[in-house]
Amino acid sequence: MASLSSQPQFRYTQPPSKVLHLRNLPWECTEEELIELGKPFGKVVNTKCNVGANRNQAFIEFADLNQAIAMISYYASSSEPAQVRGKTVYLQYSNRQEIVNNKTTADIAGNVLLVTIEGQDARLVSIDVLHLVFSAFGFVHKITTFEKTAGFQALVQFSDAETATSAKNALDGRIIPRYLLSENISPCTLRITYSAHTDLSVKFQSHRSRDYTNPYLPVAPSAIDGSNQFNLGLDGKKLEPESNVLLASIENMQYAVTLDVLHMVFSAFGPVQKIAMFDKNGALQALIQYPDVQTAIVAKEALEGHCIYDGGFCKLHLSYSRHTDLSIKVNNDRSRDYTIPNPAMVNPQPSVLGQQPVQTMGHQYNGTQYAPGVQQQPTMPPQPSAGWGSSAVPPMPQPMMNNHNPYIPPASMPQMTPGMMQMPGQGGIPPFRPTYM
DNA sequence: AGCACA
Repeated sequence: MASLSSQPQFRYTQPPSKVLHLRNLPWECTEEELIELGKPFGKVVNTKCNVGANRNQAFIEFADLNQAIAMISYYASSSEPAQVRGKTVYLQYSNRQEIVNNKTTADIAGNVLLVTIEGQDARLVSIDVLHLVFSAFGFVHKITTFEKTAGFQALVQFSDAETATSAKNALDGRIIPRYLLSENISPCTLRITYSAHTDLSVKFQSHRSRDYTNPYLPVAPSAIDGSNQFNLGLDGKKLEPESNVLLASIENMQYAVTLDVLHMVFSAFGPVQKIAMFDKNGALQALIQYPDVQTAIVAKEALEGHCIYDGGFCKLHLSYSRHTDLSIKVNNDRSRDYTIPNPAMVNPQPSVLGQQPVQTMGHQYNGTQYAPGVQQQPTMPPQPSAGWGSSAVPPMPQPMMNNHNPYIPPASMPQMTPGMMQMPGQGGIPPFRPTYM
């Protein structure tokens, strides 16, 4: 007869085992949470979580069989189900007698992440896009990309395991934000584990590898001649040589764009050293100087085509300037050197020097997006919104895990990092209104 | 909501 016992995976009773199988766990359940759950019943000697296709299953191994029996028995008769983060979890004896090989290299936290980019067009994802995505969590030292049987992969090197972990926790299983990819590219999912590497060897800057700690590393010949892929963007457009100075031109300038506004907007990505504004053919342009090329790249990629004000006003167009160091003769309403101490200056910047882009998002312009018609002060332009606003942090009474990551992984899906999901208006309060006009 | 070395 086709009894239940012919389908062992659906049996209601498993023979007892020191190992318990848990299911219906929250997506990012931690080993600590599993230990907490099992602790009242005995000594948890091993755990394995995030297993199974949906990463919502786990195992707990007790030191003693009786402890496992105690836990199963307790919840079998309890009116309160076992819970993790308020979510009911279902448990039963595992059909294995022990958890095997719990810790592989992929589980041991390190400063280098192994990133697999999944998707039809995975290999069209440029190293610059990856750099942008991972820079939200801290300074990215190096990136290498390569093709393996697993698909298109990258190694991303951070300063330390903590930073790498925050990036991994936030990005694993998520897609690369759509607005970072050109429209014809299908969604790309990131799968992230730890790599055993601690320091990547990058010999050349190329379309396959970058060392951001050494921008003067020679550019690979293969990247210069012939294919010229080094200078090709995702959409195949040719890019100007990168520079630490950005040239911004402002289109549809319904509102006065002041030096302070520009400073605020561009400071979201790192310390702004100097700004010079001028008119060119009746349109406003500005040169914005960062201490390094990397910060300028991040700012350019994030801000290009976006509007300072809601409603498509003051749309930014950015290119790399030929300048590397602006000569500011005088500090006035059109030009300023922020590297010169000035007690009268508002909005001082923490001197993180591009180390932690997210850390510089501390501007509290995260409140209302002022529509052009509803200005509070008739004479004032609407409040511009700082690039990657701190408003992205979900309003959950949750302690910061560490001091340098404003990102708190949301209990439930959609957002990625501060700003990242914010910018294209995918919920929350977008710091920058993407209008793509 | 259903058993893991990739």
